[in-house]
Amino acid sequence: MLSRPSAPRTGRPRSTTADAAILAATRAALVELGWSKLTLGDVATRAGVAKTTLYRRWAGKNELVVDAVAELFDELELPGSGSLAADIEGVVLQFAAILGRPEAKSGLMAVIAESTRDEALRARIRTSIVDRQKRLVLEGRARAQARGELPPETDPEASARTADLIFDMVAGSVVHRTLVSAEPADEAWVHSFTQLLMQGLRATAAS
Amino acid sequence: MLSRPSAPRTGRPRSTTADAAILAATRAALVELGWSKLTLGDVATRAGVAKTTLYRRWAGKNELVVDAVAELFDELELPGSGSLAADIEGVVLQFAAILGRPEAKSGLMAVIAESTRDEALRARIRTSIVDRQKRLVLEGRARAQARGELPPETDPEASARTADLIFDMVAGSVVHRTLVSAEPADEAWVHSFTQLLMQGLRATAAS
Amino acid sequence: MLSRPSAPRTGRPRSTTADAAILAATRAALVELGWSKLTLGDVATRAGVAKTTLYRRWAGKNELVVDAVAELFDELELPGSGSLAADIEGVVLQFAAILGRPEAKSGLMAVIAESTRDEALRARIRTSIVDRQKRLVLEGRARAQARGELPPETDPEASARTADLIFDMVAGSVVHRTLVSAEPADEAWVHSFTQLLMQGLRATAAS
Amino acid sequence: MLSRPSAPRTGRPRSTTADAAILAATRAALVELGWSKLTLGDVATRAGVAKTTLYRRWAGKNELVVDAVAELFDELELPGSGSLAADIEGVVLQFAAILGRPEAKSGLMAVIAESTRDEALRARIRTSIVDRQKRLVLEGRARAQARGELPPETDPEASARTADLIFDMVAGSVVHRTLVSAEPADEAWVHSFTQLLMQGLRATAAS
DNA sequence: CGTTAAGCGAGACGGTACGTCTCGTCTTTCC
DNA sequence: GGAAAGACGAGACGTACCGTCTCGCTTAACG
Repeated sequence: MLSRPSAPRTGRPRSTTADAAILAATRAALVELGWSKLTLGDVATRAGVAKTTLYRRWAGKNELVVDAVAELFDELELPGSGSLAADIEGVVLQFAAILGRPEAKSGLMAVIAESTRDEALRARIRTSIVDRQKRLVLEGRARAQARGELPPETDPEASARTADLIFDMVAGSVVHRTLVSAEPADEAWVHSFTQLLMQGLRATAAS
Repeated sequence: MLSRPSAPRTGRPRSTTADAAILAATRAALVELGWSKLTLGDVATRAGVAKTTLYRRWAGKNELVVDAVAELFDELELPGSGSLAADIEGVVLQFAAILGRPEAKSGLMAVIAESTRDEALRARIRTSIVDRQKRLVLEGRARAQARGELPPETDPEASARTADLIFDMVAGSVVHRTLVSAEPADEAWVHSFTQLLMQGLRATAAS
Repeated sequence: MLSRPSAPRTGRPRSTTADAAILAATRAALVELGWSKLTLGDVATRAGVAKTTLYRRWAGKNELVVDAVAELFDELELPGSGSLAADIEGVVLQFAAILGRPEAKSGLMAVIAESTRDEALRARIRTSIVDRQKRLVLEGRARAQARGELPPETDPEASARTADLIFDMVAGSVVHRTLVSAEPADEAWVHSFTQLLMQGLRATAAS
Repeated sequence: MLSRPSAPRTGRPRSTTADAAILAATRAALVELGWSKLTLGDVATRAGVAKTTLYRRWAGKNELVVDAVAELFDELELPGSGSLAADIEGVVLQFAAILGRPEAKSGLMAVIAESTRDEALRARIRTSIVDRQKRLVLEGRARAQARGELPPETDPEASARTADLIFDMVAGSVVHRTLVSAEPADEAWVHSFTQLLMQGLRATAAS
């Protein structure tokens, strides 16, 4: 009846502070060294922890970095500004700010690259990062519909498809602007982007 | 008009066939092993070449992979279909097809991740991949303007900004759909995406 | 009376069998390949040990070979034959027999050559090989003096000088005969050599 | 009219100065780097010569070093001092002086070590160095016999054996003193050594 | 309140790849 | 055809991390 069937009853319990220390050390190492020069031995040393402790909790570098990076995106939130355009602009700016931090840059793209050859890793990324933030799209649209800015959904499947499309466009465009074009996703750019997206949404919704 | 002004006159010249063999071997290794398990020693062996030959021509794994991946994108071309929407759909489908190949997936994201900590690498990516393909946006727009689908440009700076924005949106969205969401950028998705983008472009151009 | 005062208390202890296996593998490699073609990677493989284990215990090829060769000379012993001449002949024959073995030949001269440019290596050779065998000279002389074959020492400094001289002459002559002249240090040669040396010792002692 | 019967008639003749430059460069490299860190590429550079030129004239590092070192010993000569003891002391001092030079130390022992596994190299050493200097023993003995210090030879075979023995003792002892014991073969040591050797020779000759 | 069992630090272990160095050969052009 | 120049295939170098494996200690829950 227990939710965790393999709960260990005996033995010394795992240190409760170690996890946070390790994730923080991982982010610090990402900032200093970047993903490819980050080593688990170094992370362990920074966290004041033995390498074995680290391997007991994460399968490897990729899983560790996913968890370390995922925490960064949890601070995203809808501004609740009263208009869809402003909501989008607000979230995109927050997203761009996070992507500007070196621990996010370095780590996120690397684990995405790794995930192209590791199905379990891709699933972990979706669970920990992507799906968790997709709430912003859903909530933003719901508010816009409540305000009458967008028509209500009729087909739930089409609704999900559109949400996914918007999420891919928003996240993808900002990432590309920031990491590939390597130009700042500043207010001017975010405004242009939002304008184009909004016009498209409105026109599409109208048809 | 010499491409290499400082051509050495003496000594044995570099093998002219080795470069192509090495880049092909790199792509083969990317397919089989992915970026993180690709080793330069293995690439050299596959190419039938000594490791020193490889290091004589590329500074490291990143530079090599950039060159190997860049060649993949050179096959992109505008369909010349007669309408902007069809042109966009055509190019996006081609782009998605290339991104679906494992050598592109694995290599491209990895070098972008690496480039977040290596300015020279980022420049190489821009030169070899990004700027080279930006031609598609420029040419597509020019054709659309010639056909009267889009108004002619007045401000050259705004024109460049818009081209960059569109490029970031197209490339970023397809990459995100393919690699992060890990869902196929098939005809249905490409059509929805193109519709949204086109509506936005038309509405923006109208205002 | 602990030999290593700073014994580490923590961590996995070093394998106790590895040292002997490595030294034996080193001697086997010396026999097969000689010093200049001996590689540490090959020694590690022969010993069933990782290269890192080898480097953790020895600074390099030279130190390793010194230790491997030093063990060979530990089997030397005074015959206790009852006369100085017979003792000398006995030891010289044993020494020549060891020097005839390829692992000794190849290794000993090479590390001596290397030691001309490495003070620490020279010290290691003296400690591990030279000084350790000088006991034979001292003990042989002491026995001869006890038997009345040689007069007792009066000046301790002159005594040490003479012991060094004899050691250089014995070791040097046998090495030169064996390795440079490359002729066997057989019984006939050893007998002639011993005669000449004995005559010189007696005459010098008499004066 | 050419002195060399197989003189090449066509093409560019070999540079006559290159050989001397290469041997000098070899000695300079021995002084700076020692045998084990000396590389043929470096020697070629120092001599202002291409690596191919070097390989055209010597089979490898060992042969080159033998030739470079052999020249050093050609300056040895009998002092012609009028007594056997003084002749021996004189030659031994000269020999010790040469062995004290780093290019001799480093090179000589190394090629001897190499020669333990290379019959052709050993022959080259004997021809170029050992046998060439054995003249000193023969000439010194002949002069001593002419002066009546030593009895004339009767058995030519025994005569050769004794000359070899003395050569091994002289060369071996000085080498061991200098390189293994690493103490200076100064006048005091040479005097003691010569005394011991002379006494032995006289006593042996008398019996 | 002592047993027990997992967690912990430390660090050695067998591996693998790194990027560099030197080898001895080969292939150019110049003389 | 010799020489300088330098690229070539080969392979060892010594280092850095990998992920695993002892070790000798905590440190808590259970009995």
